[in-house]
Amino acid sequence: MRQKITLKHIAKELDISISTVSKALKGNKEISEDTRLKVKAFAKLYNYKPNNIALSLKNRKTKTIAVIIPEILHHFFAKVIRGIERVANKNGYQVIICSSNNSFDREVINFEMLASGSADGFILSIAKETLQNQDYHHITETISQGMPVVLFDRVADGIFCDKIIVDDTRGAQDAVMHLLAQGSRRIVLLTTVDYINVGNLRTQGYLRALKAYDLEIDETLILKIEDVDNCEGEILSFLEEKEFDGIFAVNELFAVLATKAVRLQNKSIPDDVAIIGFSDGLLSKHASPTLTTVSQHGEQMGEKAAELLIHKLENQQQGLEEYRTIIIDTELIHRASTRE
Amino acid sequence: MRQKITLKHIAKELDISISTVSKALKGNKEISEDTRLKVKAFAKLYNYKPNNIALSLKNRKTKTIAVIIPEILHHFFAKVIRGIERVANKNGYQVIICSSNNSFDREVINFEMLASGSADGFILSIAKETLQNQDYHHITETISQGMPVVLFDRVADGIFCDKIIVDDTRGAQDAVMHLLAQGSRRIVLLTTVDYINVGNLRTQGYLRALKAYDLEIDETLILKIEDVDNCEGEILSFLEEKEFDGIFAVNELFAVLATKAVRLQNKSIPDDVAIIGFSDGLLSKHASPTLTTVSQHGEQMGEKAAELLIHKLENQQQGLEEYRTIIIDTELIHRASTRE
DNA sequence: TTGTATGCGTTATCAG
DNA sequence: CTGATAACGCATACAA
Repeated sequence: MRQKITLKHIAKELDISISTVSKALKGNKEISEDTRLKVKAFAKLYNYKPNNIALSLKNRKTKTIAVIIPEILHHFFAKVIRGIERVANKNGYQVIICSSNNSFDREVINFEMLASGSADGFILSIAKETLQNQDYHHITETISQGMPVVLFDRVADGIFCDKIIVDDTRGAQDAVMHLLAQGSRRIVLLTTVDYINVGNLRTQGYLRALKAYDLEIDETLILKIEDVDNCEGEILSFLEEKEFDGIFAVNELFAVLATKAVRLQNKSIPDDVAIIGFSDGLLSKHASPTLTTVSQHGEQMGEKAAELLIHKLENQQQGLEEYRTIIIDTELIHRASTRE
Repeated sequence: MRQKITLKHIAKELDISISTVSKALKGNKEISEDTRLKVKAFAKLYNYKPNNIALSLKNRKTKTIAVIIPEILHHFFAKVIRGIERVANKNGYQVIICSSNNSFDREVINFEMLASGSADGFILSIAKETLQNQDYHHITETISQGMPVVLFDRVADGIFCDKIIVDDTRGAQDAVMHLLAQGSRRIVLLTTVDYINVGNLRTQGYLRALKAYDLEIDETLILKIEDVDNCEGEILSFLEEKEFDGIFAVNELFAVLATKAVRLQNKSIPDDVAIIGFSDGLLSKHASPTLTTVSQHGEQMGEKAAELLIHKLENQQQGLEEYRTIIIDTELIHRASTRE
């Protein structure tokens, strides 16, 4: 088990100075061809790799982007990460991912850990608990220390930085409009509790669509779900007692569970009940019937986020603080759970 | 935008030496109560956080574990990561995740990047392309430099290190045995090409189960799929021309697609055809019908992997190189796609 | 052409 | 009780 080799080792072995080794390795022409080749050969032989930590300390930059997401186990976030990675790698940046598991504490810990030297900037989607607490000190402080942050999807108004968001309201509205256009009139809304802003925004979209059709809001058709991980029974019994001919769900899981419930009632999809979910993931694609859904273009979001961040990173000298909010359009993916 | 604050700043501002500040902050009793409080107050006021990069350089350890997985967009890997995170965080380690996207080059880049100072050890599942190339130099070299590596799930024999594997063969065998026990005799195998070792091992399990029942292997019932991302049509047409009463698929996706194909043929599941997949993810759980499947206990794998790695990390002095391979049992989760 | 000195931020050791 | 110095690994301005 030979130790990790450093410039110092090479220098000692070759009996030259550390700086000569350093220069030789970088192909600096100051150094004689002879020495240069000798050093390079030796370095290759012993598989020398510069120590990133030392480099980061020296350069005061790490060439890494930290991504913090609420949960890895999520198709949408995975897609965003792909987009981020693509752009980051193309620009010579490394991407490291941490998950907050929707916990405020973990988010703070991860954030502060990475903020204190390990990364040059952040791409972040805020944890559920943080959104509830409305405590963003870790983020705002980091920003005020000059570290660029890009927020995506789960953002907060109180934080001043670049943001990439989905037009959730519009996406939801389009979806519900589609349900209405294809004939549904009593449309169930399966949504989350209000403090989840994406759930909230999608709920707004639902309301707007009904308004556009001059329909009255029937509150009894709206179910606000608290415990996402354990809601199958809740959805089932909710749907049992209602009269409806359409369902709009603010995420995939709700949509799939609703589909099951409807089938248990021996109603046909899409003829008796049309269903649209939000988020174009595996579930929607492979459910039976396949689900019409609102796609969020996750990769594109990731790409944009990375572009924005890298731009900030590489143009940091001028202190003009200007923040952009980019809205990514959604797209309705038509599948078998709706007519037309 | 106030700059990131360092010991030096504090020292200058308070007109004391850097080392005094450092000691005061660490609560060293050498320092007078007076100075200590003053320094701490100042540090808190300016939100001082020690620079991790500098600490890492000094301590020659980062307290971070690097996890490299072939793809994030994968329920099983996400579960493993959860397990890793739980154990790591409990032991004061940070987890950073990188994906190789199943590309050899990206795996090498990520690996070398993280190996050169950014992490203390690795937990890794080998990329598909790397498995094909059978080029593990990046891994073996790192190991030989004294950095602990734990391989999980997609491992390779040529690498000497700790390994956590699923008993894929056994899991597959149990699954197929169950199909046989509940009456299936002509069982289709949907598997991957051979160089994917998990696919291969699961195929072995299939063969063993048939052998245990003294059945002849019908090669025409075996489909080896190359392009996982684009196999719906392939599965569909393959199943069209066959006679079968059971399907074993080496992953969730194949299982779900098979389910669709079977339903298109108007055969009933599980009465005409029973189906079992591998990997207990969202798809199996929410498919219609819900799929019986082989669960791999991903979180447990992650936990074990992290435990092993941290153990190595914290007992590195003794150079006794002893490597363990831990086999995690699978479990058959019974759902609606099989009888009984 | 090569080497020396300095600094990145921190801590440990030792001297005052 | 406080501070100077060295060291972690590297790069670079400056000297020789």
